[in-house]
Amino acid sequence: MSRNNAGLSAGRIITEALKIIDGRGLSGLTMRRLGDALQVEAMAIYHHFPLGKDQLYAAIVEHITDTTRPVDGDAPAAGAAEEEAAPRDEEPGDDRPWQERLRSWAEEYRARLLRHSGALPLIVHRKPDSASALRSLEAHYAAFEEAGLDRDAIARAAAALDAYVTGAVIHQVRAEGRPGPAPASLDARHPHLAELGDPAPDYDAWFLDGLEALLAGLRLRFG
Amino acid sequence: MSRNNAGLSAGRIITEALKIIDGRGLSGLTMRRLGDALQVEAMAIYHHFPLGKDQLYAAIVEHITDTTRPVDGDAPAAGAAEEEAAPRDEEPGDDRPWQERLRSWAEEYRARLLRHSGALPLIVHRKPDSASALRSLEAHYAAFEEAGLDRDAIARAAAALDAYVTGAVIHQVRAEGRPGPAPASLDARHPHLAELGDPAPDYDAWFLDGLEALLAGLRLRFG
DNA sequence: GCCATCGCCTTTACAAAGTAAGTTTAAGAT
DNA sequence: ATCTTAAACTTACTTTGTAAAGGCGATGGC
Repeated sequence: MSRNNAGLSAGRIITEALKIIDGRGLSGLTMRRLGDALQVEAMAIYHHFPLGKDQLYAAIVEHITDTTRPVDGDAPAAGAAEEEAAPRDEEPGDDRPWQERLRSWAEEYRARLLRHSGALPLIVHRKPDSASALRSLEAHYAAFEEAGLDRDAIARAAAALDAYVTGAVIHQVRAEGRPGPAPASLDARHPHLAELGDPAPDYDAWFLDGLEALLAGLRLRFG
Repeated sequence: MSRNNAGLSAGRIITEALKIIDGRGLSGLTMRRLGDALQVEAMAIYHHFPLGKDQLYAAIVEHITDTTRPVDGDAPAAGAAEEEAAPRDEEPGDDRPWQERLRSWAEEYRARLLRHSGALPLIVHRKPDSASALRSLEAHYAAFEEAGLDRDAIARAAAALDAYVTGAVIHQVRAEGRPGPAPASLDARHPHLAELGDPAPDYDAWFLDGLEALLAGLRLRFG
């Protein structure tokens, strides 16, 4: 096993790639570095992702956004069969009320994006047409139908929900990002900003608050 | 003028860079190509952006997100003094009702992001701490204060609004993005999706609907 | 008028990145 | 034993960002 057959697999590659992205940023993910982390020559990766780095990117996005799979800090407790884990979260026949289902999805999806915020730029231009993405969307449609929305409203509501969650993550990531080259000062021209100050915003609470407001607004407007 | 002094400027560079991004995608923007478009050697750009490509990226983001400046399809009608244009949009003392001001901002901001959607990945990790960004935020705070929200609610509401607008753009861009490697089919496991079909969603209308719902929800929850 | 200086652009050069092409090795199948 | 094939290695080429230094024209002081 010293030379070839180093036990590489798509899963291991994706996991290691995410570690690199989390630690050194998206631009820190290079094929050679990824190879080093996997104790393998860079070109070996192309055997598992023949279409190149873009295919790897796509797989990373799918890995992050697939709320069906368990989160990745979850090395199964050694020896367990890995492929058929316990029935995932709210999947089989989730009979909780629709609001709770949507809230639950929103929180998990947000957590996943935040956990790997370095990979967010990859998500922007990728079509969510994987099986898991469609399954999520279907679940949202079902929830909003149960809420009493009609055909047209369902699609709008689901779009608004997805927009809010993704946007909230980006809002937070931007706010926590590194300062620009010329950060403007809070002079007298920004009375409200200066007044409120910045007592370390509680983004978790903000997110939930905004989510409730959105759901309430959607029901009120479309219900 | 053949050799040096080719009439380069930060503004021209940014404009041309955006054209390239719009036409060939973010990865299509290379220093050499940008130089070619500007009829200049690539290294000349570094005279105006000494910190390199990242500084150019920051300038592009600022250019796109600064709702103070006019949009860029706006070559002034030849000969006009360019630096002090007509007082911009809702700036001086906008006395319209707060909802209208926020709606107006949301529509313009969204239009700007959509116009240069290729640059969206650049926005994700940049802190909105420029003068124009703070001015926008200040305006939103003032609007929500006028709406009767208290201190804490104002910040939450402004964050939710920004999240929704950014997220809605990304939602649309993702949906219109190129298909993934293995687009899942809409089989019987997605009854709602199959039923509704895809009659070319009217994202403009969806956006406004969701925006109204969010504003209503915010007022209802925080007012 | 002359020369120094400075702003703006070019030239040259290099290291790092993605990846195409071909080769090697180990393990099964016939 | 020989053939096949999957998996990883080796080599090499192209493109990219950018460091370093040089050239050229305008400008201001004498």
